[in-house]
Amino acid sequence: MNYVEAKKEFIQTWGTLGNHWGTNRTMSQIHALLLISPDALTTEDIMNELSISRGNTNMNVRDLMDWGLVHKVLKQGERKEYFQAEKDIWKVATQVAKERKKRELDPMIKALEKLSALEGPGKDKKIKAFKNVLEDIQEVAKNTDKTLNTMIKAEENWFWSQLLKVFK
Amino acid sequence: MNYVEAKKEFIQTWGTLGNHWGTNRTMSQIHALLLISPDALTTEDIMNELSISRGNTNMNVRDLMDWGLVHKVLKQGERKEYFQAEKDIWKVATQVAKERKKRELDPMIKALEKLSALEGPGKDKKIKAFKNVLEDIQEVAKNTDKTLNTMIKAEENWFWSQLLKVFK
DNA sequence: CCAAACTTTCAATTTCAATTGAAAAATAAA
DNA sequence: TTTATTTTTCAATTGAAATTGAAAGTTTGG
Repeated sequence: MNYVEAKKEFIQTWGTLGNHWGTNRTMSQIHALLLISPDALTTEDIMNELSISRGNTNMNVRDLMDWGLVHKVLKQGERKEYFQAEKDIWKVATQVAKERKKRELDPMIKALEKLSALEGPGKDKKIKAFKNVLEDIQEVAKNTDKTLNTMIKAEENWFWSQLLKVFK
Repeated sequence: MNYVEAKKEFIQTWGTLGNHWGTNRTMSQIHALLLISPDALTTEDIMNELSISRGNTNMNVRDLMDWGLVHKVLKQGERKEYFQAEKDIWKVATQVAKERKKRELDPMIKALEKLSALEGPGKDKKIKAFKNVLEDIQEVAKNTDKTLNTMIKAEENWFWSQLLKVFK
């Protein structure tokens, strides 16, 4: 397998996986493309490489920036915007964990709180079962939340400590 | 909010969340319904409660069984199949982690192995960048794999030790 | 073996999200 | 200010996945 084939396959694979992470296929394909590009790319480059429309490219690049996975790069004397992926994969993983927590876990915890607040003492079998499930889920959710927070904080500390080393 | 409303909302919420877990909306709604039902339900019960077709119910219940989240229950002298959700939420969480690992992480690791095996020594900037990314991702993926395995095993041990207690 | 009870399959349809592309808006140079 | 370049928006379209429902398949009691 040569570079061109491997690249194609990598983009394909990463795109499929993206579905599972909460990012859509195209978004992950753009991410993959930028990850393996040594240099920053323009919207046009991305359109051509992936054969997708300008609108699609624009929206998904913006989403990638919202996720903190891609950054805008401005070049001296050029008007076009260039895009560059965050290359530190640990940072990518942390970033994804952070965003997913924000988008999935946090809303779930809120929804559960709302639901469990609004039920009086249950005599009925059904109500008892319902309240039990709510409590149990809340327990798991809060534990997960704590664990993720710890991981994210650890990773952030590590990042800053690495950064400090550069200036020491 | 009364029981009926809370139930509706819980099913709704769980369904929305399901999208993020790799299970589809209906599948998670059925799961939610079974989670809060003190007793096992039939296909008909599920159809009526959620206003969905027989075919849809059947397929999604089967998927839930594939995920290990729901079990078939046979009742004395009854011909119908009843369905019951796994109620231990920690077990549910473990099960989901296990399945997602199988469906997402494992294929990714395989794909990466295939890709990184098939590249000779790279002189080109592009090829170097590509190989770097592959290596880094593999590192993260393998770490994640190890962590998940540890968690799953820990949970399984805990489960069996709990079970043993019952018979002691 | 037959018929009733129940489950599974699958082609056709519906639904919803992703995508397009052209027009509008923004930005910067002349 | 005008013009040229680039980005953003969004109504219309496309495409993929979910859903239906009726027909086919399976199982069990008589």
